[in-house]
Amino acid sequence: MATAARRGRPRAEGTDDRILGAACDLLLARGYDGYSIDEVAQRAGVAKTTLYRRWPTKDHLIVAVVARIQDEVPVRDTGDIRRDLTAYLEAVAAGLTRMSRVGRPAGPDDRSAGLVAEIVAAAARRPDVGRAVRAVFARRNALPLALLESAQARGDLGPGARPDVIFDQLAGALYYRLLVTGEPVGGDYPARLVDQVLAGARAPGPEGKPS
Amino acid sequence: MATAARRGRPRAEGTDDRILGAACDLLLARGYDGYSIDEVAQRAGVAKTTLYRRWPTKDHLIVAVVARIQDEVPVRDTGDIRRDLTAYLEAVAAGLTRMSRVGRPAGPDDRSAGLVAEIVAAAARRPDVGRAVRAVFARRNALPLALLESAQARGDLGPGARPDVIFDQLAGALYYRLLVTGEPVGGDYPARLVDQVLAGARAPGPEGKPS
DNA sequence: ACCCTTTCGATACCGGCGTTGCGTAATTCA
DNA sequence: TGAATTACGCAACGCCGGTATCGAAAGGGT
Repeated sequence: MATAARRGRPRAEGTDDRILGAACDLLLARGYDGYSIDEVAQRAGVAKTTLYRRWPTKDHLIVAVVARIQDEVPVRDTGDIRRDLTAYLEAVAAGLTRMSRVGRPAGPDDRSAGLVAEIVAAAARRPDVGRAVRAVFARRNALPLALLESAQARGDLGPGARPDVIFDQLAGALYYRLLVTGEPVGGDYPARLVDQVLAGARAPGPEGKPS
Repeated sequence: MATAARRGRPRAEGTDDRILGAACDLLLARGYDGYSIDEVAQRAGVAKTTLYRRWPTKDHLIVAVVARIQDEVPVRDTGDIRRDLTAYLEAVAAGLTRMSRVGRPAGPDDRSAGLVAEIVAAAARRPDVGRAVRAVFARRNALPLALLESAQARGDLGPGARPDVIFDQLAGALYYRLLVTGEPVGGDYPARLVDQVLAGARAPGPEGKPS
């Protein structure tokens, strides 16, 4: 088991949870700004050194918080790849826009991506944080990727189509809008995106009906 | 004109350039870590207050630097949309991976996106930085978008295809890999991506030849 | 000439991140 | 029981981002 009775004084039970909970509360309450290590430690009733013994930097702690509050996006495989993908993307978009509003006054010009942008930047700064972030996303993307592979095995996708590239197109378009251009991803954007990814952009030749 | 002889003491000529140059040098030399406002001011031979009078935060200055060193990605419109898009994406991928190595020891596990991730996070933190970043990308994306619209006007794209969504698929997939999953975007990935975006992922029906 | 406005440099300051050192508590091993 | 080991809290520190204050300099308006 993980409780492999080590040598010295054992860590106080529930300390990790209290710290993560305090950090999560503070992030949700005041956003990335106004989220300080000192206050997290104070709220958790813990010395700052204790906190740093578990997560070496603020970035590590944030990634741990995000990995914890990451909501499971439901994936259904009904056999209708278009419908399943659309439903999945809509759920992801809803979750992302919700998380992007975290701790923000939600002004009319606010289209930021909040925590997601932070953990992406943290991943770019430190290699080990990068590994942790990639693990979070790998776990998160496993089900939709399996959905695509199942569709291909069923013959609903072209034999030359690569599920991972398809997923890049879908998720990439969503994240690109959220993180870079700041355009909205709601409304019928997921449906349009799925349609276009599945159907392709090239004009049909003389034979072969469109759509 | 921009030189609208204002009232008080004029700003020393070339100060902006010296600051931006020093910031750029420092970023290129030591990366985002080891890049401090104090040292930029010192290198530029300028007081810190002078620097803050021009760019209110470190993030603003970084965005200004990126906007300045942003290399123009060449876009050719030869009429072959597939070839032009592939060439464009390859150039973008090369530029991004180059910029992502900025100031880093380039270890084997380093797949980060460096400055791009930083400005994305900065854009998420402050609305005005977000506007500046979006302006940078809008300027950067204008030519390839025009390329897509020209192809559609020529009839090379389906009439229902939306150029902006196509661009989301292409650029999004690239940035998603760079920023989130950290997978490489070199090799034949741009070509594969363009092919799949243009052709679509759905299996062809009984009639209609593949590709 | 004289004021007004704006820039510039210098210094001090605050708060947050991350580190260090030290004394102490809890637990295992001999 | 005693030694080694690990966790914990406390206090202090250095570094950096950002702000405030002050005095001096460099221009324009009259």
